[in-house]
Amino acid sequence: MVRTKKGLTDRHQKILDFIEEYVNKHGYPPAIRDICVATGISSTSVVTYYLKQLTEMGKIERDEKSSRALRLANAPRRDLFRIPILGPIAAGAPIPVPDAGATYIADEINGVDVARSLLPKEEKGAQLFALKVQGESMIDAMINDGDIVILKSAIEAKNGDMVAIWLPARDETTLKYFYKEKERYRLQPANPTMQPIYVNKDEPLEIKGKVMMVIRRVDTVAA
Amino acid sequence: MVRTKKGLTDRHQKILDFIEEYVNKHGYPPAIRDICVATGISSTSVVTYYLKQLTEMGKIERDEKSSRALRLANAPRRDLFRIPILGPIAAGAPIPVPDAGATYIADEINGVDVARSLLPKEEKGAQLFALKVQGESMIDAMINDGDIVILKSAIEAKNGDMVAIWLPARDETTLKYFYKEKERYRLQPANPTMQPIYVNKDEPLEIKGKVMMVIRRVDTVAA
DNA sequence: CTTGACATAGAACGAGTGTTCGGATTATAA
DNA sequence: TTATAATCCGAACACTCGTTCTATGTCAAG
Repeated sequence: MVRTKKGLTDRHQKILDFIEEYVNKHGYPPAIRDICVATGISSTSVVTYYLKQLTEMGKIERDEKSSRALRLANAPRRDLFRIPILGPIAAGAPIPVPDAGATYIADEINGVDVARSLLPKEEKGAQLFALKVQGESMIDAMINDGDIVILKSAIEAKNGDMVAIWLPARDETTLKYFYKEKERYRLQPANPTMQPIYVNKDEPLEIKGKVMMVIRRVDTVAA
Repeated sequence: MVRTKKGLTDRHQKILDFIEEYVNKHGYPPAIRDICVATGISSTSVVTYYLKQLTEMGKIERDEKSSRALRLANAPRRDLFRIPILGPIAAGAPIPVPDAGATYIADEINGVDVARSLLPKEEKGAQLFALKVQGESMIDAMINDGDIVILKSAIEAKNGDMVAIWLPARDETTLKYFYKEKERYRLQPANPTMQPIYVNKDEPLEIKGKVMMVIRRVDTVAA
């Protein structure tokens, strides 16, 4: 091997972007020659060449021998994020966090669909994960048993961010508004009638993610 | 005119259904011959014939001379419900409810997108509306200022349903779990640490809708 | 410089696909 | 029944489109 294989080059990304844009605009995928024009590639064979690579990378799926028969993989719906639910979150247990290497299978059972329009425009969805609240220990955060919390991976926070925090010294997980004060951190409950807790700066404090959204499905089934 | 023009015949509907199904399954639209097979039409010309009609009816859109270049018109994002936000909801004000006759313009500003997968399978979306909570008077329902409550129009409720209730005698709006008891209604807060309120059966009580979901967007902007 | 993987180009081919046209069939109003 | 519009069929045709093959260019390691 004289030259090592690269990952996603500009060309790859440009093609992927164009496919997404084209589908959004037309409602159906582009033909290979459309991709030629859009990317400035002058030969259909080159596009074929890249499409084959993208297929092998798992970025797109193709049904051969048929025109326009390609689709973006893991893009079930362009208007939705399907966010993996990594596990339960409870006051007494550490927070499950995404593993850098792993990919998560987020089907309808262990994932949650969130409309893109509900999240910030720039949000790409890659660092989002969800946790299902277990028990009633998050009531001070106005979060109930069974609620789903959407988080974005983070290890630090700005003042005013609502974050998921693991306090190793106390064996405690908590969701609070985060404020850095002179000698301590102030962790403010969302419920304005409740009092903040204070953590001295020498006490370990692990921020696991920023809370982006809370979704509560009210089961009318449960009597 | 010997034979009057019908609207949508079985054939038309069958073709539309198949296109939708095919797009869902494959991620791109079917070729004319695919439609032939699916509908039992033995000639491509007949499909062309119907596609032309469907185009004229505005049911589909086509870009001619190109394969698979068709899409369902007004395809309202089959995976999303866009639910109109009718107004604010507060403890001291009546609940805005949908007007039977009116249609609501639910754009991204005064509407909220909710993934179909988050609602019951049978849900059609027609009777859904949303309200934005104003103030902190719903804290007993674990609902905060700014939360969005998704409701389904209803004027009665089963035990255990969470409902939006207007109590005319008290000039009070509230969100509670609803239980009918012997001589009274018990309205139970979602927060298990809080006490229920009781309403005698002779006191007027208007159920406006069942709560289906609560969505909280955590603004990290607000410091 | 040579080598070999990676990248690009162009052209030719054949299968996929939409269109068109003549003609047959069916249903319904008169 | 008859006339007419609606519907349907099959085949032919032309264009679209994906594939394949050959040739050339680029770049970095040996």
